[in-house]
Amino acid sequence: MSQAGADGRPAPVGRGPALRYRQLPADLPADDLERELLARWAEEKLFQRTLAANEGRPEFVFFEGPPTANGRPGIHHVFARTMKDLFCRHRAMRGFHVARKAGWDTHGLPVEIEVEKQLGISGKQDIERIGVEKFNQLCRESVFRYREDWQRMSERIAYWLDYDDAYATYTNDYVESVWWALKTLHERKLLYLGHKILPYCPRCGTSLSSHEVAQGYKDVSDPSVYVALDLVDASAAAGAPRRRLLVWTTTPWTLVSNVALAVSPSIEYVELRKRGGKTNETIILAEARAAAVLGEDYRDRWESVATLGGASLAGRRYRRPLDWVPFDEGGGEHELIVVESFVSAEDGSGIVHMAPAFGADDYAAGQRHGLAFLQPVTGRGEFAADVPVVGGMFVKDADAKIVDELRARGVLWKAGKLEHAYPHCWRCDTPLLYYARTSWFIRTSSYKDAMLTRNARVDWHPPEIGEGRFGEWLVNNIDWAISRDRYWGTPLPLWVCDTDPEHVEAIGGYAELARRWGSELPADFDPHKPYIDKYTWKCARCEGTMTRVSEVVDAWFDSGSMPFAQWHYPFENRDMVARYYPADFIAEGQDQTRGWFYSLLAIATGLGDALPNNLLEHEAATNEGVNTAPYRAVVVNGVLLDAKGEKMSKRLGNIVDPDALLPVHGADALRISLIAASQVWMPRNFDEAAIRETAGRFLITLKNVYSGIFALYANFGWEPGGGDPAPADRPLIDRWVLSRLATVERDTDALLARYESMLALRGLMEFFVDDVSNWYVRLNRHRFYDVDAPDNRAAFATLHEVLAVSCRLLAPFAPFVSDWIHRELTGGSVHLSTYVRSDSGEVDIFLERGMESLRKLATLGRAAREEAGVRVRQPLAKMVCVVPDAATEAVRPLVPLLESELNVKNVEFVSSADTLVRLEAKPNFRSLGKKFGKNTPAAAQAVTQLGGDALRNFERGSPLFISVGEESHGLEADDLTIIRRASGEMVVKEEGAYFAAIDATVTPELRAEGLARELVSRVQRLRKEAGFAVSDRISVVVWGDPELEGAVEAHREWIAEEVLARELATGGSTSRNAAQAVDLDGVSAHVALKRVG
RNA sequence: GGGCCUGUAGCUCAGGUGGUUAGAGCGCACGCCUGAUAAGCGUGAGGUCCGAGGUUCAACUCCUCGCAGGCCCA
Repeated sequence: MSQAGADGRPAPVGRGPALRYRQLPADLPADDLERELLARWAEEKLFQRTLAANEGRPEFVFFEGPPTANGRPGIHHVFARTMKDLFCRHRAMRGFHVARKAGWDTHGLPVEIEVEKQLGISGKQDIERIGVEKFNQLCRESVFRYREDWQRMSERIAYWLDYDDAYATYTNDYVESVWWALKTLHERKLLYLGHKILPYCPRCGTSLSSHEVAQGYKDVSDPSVYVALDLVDASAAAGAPRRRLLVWTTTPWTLVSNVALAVSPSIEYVELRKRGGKTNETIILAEARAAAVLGEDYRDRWESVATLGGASLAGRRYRRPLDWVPFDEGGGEHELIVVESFVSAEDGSGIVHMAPAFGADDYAAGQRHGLAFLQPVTGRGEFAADVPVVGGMFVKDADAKIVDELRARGVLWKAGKLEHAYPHCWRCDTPLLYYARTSWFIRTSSYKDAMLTRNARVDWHPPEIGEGRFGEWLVNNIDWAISRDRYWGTPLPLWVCDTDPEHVEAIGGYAELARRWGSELPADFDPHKPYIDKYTWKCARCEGTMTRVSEVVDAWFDSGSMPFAQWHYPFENRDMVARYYPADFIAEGQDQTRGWFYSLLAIATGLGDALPNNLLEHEAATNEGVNTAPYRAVVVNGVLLDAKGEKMSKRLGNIVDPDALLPVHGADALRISLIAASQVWMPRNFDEAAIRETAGRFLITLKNVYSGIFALYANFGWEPGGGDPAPADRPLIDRWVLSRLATVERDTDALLARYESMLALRGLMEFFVDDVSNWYVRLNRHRFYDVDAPDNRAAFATLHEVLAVSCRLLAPFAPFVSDWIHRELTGGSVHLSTYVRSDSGEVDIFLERGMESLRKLATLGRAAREEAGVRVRQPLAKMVCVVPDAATEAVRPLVPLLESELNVKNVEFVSSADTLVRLEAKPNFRSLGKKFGKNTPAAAQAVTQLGGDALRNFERGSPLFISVGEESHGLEADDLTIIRRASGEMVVKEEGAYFAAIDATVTPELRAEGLARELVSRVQRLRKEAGFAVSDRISVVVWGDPELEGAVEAHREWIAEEVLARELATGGSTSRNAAQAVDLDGVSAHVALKRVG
């Protein structure tokens, strides 16, 4: 047949010197394979070709959420990018045109901080000293540096993006589009100047972002002060009781700015009078807090005068504790009790002191109720000099004096200390103040309902993020503070008159700027600070000068503008936005819920019909152009923790660097393990060892089946062609695996269409390992050893199809190895093929079910053999099986597989009529429950006790009744499962309705046959050890135990054929080559062999 | 403090419109195979489905309250 190759295996006889199918060695490092393919893809411009192939077909629109280029990418970015790539690839293979424009988020505080670190400076004063021009230049350069790292990582993991046409948020074009959006919002009266409470470091003179604040919580001891404030009742008669409200605070210094009290609508308040007290005085507080504030035994000392709902206190007046800061005329309501839902009865008195200048809740309540705004504190955290008593003092230091003053005024109820976590500046350790700052806002709360409507149409994965985390948050939407008092960002395009700040002008583009300014912009125009601030002009409405406000725009506004700004809309590419808006799909991490997911929605909703395809139904005259959110479907991936469940952070040094992982495992394995590990939105612990466990094993199996079975033997002369039997003419097991293939193809595609990546991949891997490798290939290995027989051609054709289609299904998950193998099999790239075959072949459910039953019997049979202590190589005469009636017909044609798998001569099925079968009934609770309700357990018990005759009759159609107490119901087929239990002298294993009984009797004939098999096995091993080629002919002599010699005589022909022996002799000689003492199942003998001819 | 999520075998995780005996991989034990071999296969042991109440004929699944962890927001 062939000559031996250098490795002892036969050499292939393919056309010419090249192998028809290249081997894929299991030990070839994945890194080498993947880099080889990356080079090939680049050379072929494969990504561009996949796009061109679907040009003109329906669009599947994807938005790339731009990564912030302020640091090197980590493993969690690999995860997010894998998800994006996965679904884009699937849709592309599904025939959609999937444009994938890359993008970079390049502005904002993270970039500034990175540059500050690099310069070894900290704080705004330092930046001003260096100069904004230079600082911003460094920011721009910093962004470039990290872009390269990102691009390299993305390409290495096969995240296909169009980097040549990437957008970057700092470019002039991008900034201009953002300006247009801001101007559009301004025209729609959605932009205004207001206050926002921000955590603020008085020493550094700057606000801190939330992640900075989160780093600085420390446990400190603060005052815990209760004051009692008089309820003011103008209509009360003289001599009416003095009624006082108990109010709690841990920041006494804010009492100076107190303008209101808040109560809860859902808390019961109680009015108490001191028992035996001489004065006509009462106090009011939450009933639930009375014991905590007044002592557990307060009822002994206080009597209840009345209970009050929070609502009944609303609108009442009280007297503030300190009157140092005067109220302006018309400056808003003050000393008013309001109702607020944030008030809780968890701590304090259930009555909350409000200082709108110093708390976010307070501020929001101030807005809702039109409260006065008292701000006696300077930017340095000190009381203004003209404030009595504490003027000029740092606010926290003023607490003690203020408590003294309260005591002196008789409003102090009690003062203590409280240990709690309070935020401090992470740079200088100064306690932070929540401090009102002016800021520009987008009036998002005015179109909250529209955002909710749009959000309701989004297909969220998982849904609870859309409904819960995001949706709930939208319900409580507050206006978006978009200005930042920083340097590196899109400059806020608002010019304000220095004479009358009401004269505000928004500039929506560079041409407009030039018109206002009065001449052409320079060729090297840069809209960034500090250059932009030089552009001023005379106010159109008065004699003043229009000067740009100093702030830049929140970088989230930049990224949320990408749907149109990436195209420089509306200045260019109107057609592109019409084509690529909105997105069909986006995917980002959970941390983007309130980041990009929100900024996209808030901006798009605010812009409304200024964007194409962006109207809600009721706004649009026709259904054309009606759309939802800027994205139709979102896949949210969860956070990645380290192997121990700790958050990855630079501080802990447990960040996993993809650059260290990829060369070891390869991108395919990494991608597979990330997708298959768990549902994408679950937080997961990243364990490097798990990559090998899950992905590695699967990939090795794939390579082994391709290289070790298919390629190795197909190279002896098989190739797809007319000589292959049609699928319908192939053996049953081939038809079975092709049916499974079609089922898996259909399921995988449908799951990916629903963004169920984990289920899709797990199903695919399970199919390949279990059905293809462990069953189809294992049972059919012999058919691959010789290409010529028609059955064997069928096997090659079948496996070829299975492998090629599996590669296609796998391509979105593991784009490298799937492409490598697919090219070998078909000559074409997997990425240019279609995900689902146009003719997927027949799914034969009957056959699949039958095989399932058969494999169950095989498992039981093996277990029975093991229990009987008879190894599989020892043939046995008989196995008796029982399967549920419904499965019998499906299993029967497959029985030869079972006989050979279990090495038994004869598999029999027993039916109800057989005497060695006992019938038993198992109740089906689900259906019995419907009939018997409460009596279900008793009915089930009665079913269990039904006798064999009754069941046999029931099977033949006789009615069967069950009575429980007064109730009697006829049974139907669904109500019970009839089980056949084999009996007799056999080893029985059972599972559910399946039984397998093995007759473990080893007759002398079976014993001889078993020994013959043992011998064959041993000779094969000796051949290999002796270094013979697979095709070498040999001569064999066996001597020793007469039982063995007898077995050899009895099976001489078969043995000789199996081991390719020209001679097979028994007895005698001791002078042979390679003679070896062997023990065959307890029989000792000698075997000698030598190569002949 | 609030919102959302999670808690299932030693580990990593599936699953379940409430219904007979809750699954997989890894690990472990035992065994097989040796023509996929720096591979492969089988069999088995292993679970109060976080806890406590409740609804129900029936709860791992639904409800309530806890406990623990995570994320986001204060």
